[in-house]
Amino acid sequence: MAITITDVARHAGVSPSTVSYALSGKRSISPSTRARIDEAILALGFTANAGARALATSQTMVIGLLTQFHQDEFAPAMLQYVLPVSDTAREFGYDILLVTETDATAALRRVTSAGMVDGVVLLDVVHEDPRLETLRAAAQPGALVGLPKRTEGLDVFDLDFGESARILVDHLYGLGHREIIVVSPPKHVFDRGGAYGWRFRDAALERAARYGIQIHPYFGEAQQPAIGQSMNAILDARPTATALIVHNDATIAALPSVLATRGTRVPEDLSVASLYSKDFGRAFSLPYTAVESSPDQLGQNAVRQLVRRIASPELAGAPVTRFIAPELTIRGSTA
Amino acid sequence: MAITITDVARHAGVSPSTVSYALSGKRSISPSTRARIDEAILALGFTANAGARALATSQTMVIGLLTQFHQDEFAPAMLQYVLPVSDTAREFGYDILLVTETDATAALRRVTSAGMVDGVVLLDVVHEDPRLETLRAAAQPGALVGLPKRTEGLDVFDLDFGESARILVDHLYGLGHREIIVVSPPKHVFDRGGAYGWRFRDAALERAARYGIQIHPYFGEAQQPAIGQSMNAILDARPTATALIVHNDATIAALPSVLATRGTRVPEDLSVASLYSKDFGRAFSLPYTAVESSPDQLGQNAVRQLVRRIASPELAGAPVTRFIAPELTIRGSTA
DNA sequence: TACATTGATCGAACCGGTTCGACAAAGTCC
DNA sequence: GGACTTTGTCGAACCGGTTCGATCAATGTA
Repeated sequence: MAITITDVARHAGVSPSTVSYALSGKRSISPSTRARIDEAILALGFTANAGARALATSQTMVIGLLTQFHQDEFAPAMLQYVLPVSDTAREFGYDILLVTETDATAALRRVTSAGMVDGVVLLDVVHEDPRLETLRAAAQPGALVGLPKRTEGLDVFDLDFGESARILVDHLYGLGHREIIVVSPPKHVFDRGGAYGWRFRDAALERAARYGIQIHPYFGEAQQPAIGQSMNAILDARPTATALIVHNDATIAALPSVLATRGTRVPEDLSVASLYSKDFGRAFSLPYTAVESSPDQLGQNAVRQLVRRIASPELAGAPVTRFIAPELTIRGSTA
Repeated sequence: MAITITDVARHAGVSPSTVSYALSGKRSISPSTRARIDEAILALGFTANAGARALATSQTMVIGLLTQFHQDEFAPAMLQYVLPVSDTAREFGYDILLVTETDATAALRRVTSAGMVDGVVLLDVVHEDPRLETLRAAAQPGALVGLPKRTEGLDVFDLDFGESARILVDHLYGLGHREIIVVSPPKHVFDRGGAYGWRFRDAALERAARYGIQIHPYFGEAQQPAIGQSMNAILDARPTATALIVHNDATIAALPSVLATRGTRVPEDLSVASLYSKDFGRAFSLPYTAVESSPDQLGQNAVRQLVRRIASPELAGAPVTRFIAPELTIRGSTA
């Protein structure tokens, strides 16, 4: 039914292998033959069958993207990671197989062992991620977004959360703040092993201790109305705190209305600094000074390295763990 | 390198075809042989190669999901459509190839003509969608989410936006409102051919005319701070309006803080009704009475029908255009 | 002029499954 | 007990590409 390379060969009066070589350029083809083949391809509307090509070359030109959508998580934040991965992959000629199954380990095994993908990108990697064992056993390489406990043999990309926290504390300390509230991701994120939570918090605490200033750490909530209640309780309990650092997507998104309702003015009554991406800030119109979380850079770097490793498993060198350098964007919410 | 069906056959002392039949169950296999094959599969850790199977059966067990991420659009709203499609597809044994390319028509042609997918789901279909021509020419079936001008030969799923608007107008009319502001999607959505925009607005206007009440239609904005400015201007210009209908994701998400800043109380000063999904409302903590936009149902129905059509192109019957019945959820923002 | 080299093309094997037809052994029927 | 069906298995062809080795003509070299 569909046009095959044999149809093209017949139409051009050559053998299928010649068409294949014309397509791949792996052997020289005379100009006249090439012209006839090109004409035939155009006339018949030929596109090489992906399955057949995958079988012959053991290359699918597909990258698996493994995401975990915890129902309790703030969904809008996820897309910022998915799109850059997809776009970067396409730049290199790869398509994206989106895997959202709850049983991520089984899904990973399925797509790798069936040879559906040439490599995988794991999003939202946690401290002791059960997927990593499966990934290490797979024939295909993988790239992680998120720092796990054991990185042996894996390419890892993440934001430098410790440095992010230090930058924010330094910034506020420099402005004269001596009592700061830090709102972390929800407790269940810590429990699940979302290491970015404690990497950020612990770095903030350590830095504050060095300066001899006070930090009050709290877990944030994941959803309204709990966010508003919790924030109100925290702010009421710490009336002398002059600054607030929020490391929590859902909370920062809700903060404008929470503070407006309280009548708290920023930065007059309270300095606010946070950690989120440009796009996230734009979508939620966030006016806060914040460290850029660079999901696009993370996705892009992960795919780049993955593609390199797919192309030449040996030449790509030793596995890397690379941290994105955090950058502070001043938006006037601190004083 | 990977385990093949021949390895399994050798290990079990049978021929490859017997293993294949044991796997598919298409011919009867003696219990003892079946046991040896099962044991061999387990021992060797065999998984059938997807490319080879696709080649032999011309079935990839992959569904293409074509999304359009307009940079000016409210990204967080997109995921609510992607996830249900992915989850439903997996229920039927299909994986999802996520296609986000800007040139959607070319991408659609690419994945269909290379036989990478067994069918496609098109999200965010507009009035005169250039992808439809390509889809009609493709060998694989497709299902649309969003109503285009011409539905011939296509399975189409959408919310009944006209009915949604009527329900909201009826609701407010019943509560005694006689002057209502309607905020539509941004103008560029109309220009692009997002028919849901005018289907909703025109139905609202028509209904209001029937009741002899006043409706002031406005285009909404897509981003802050334009949203806030525009909403303030609109509310200032219509001080006698007692109710507001918002058909615009970005605007409704920003509305709580806009109204809080103005000091407008809901529903005392202004009744507010809208159109959004449960999940969206939860993510943004929206307290408004609204028609449920049911992205999960749309995605699920689209995949269901697509799978049916893939399984038996003839038996699936004539193409359908099905509208989800809108349902009003009272949340107390109207009085 | 004889011989090695290069360029262009073809045939055949192969990738790893599925499926059709054949066939022997076992079971059913009269 | 012979004819007929059913059951279980195998071999071979096929799906649609890629790639290796061989062939042959044209060109370069001694």
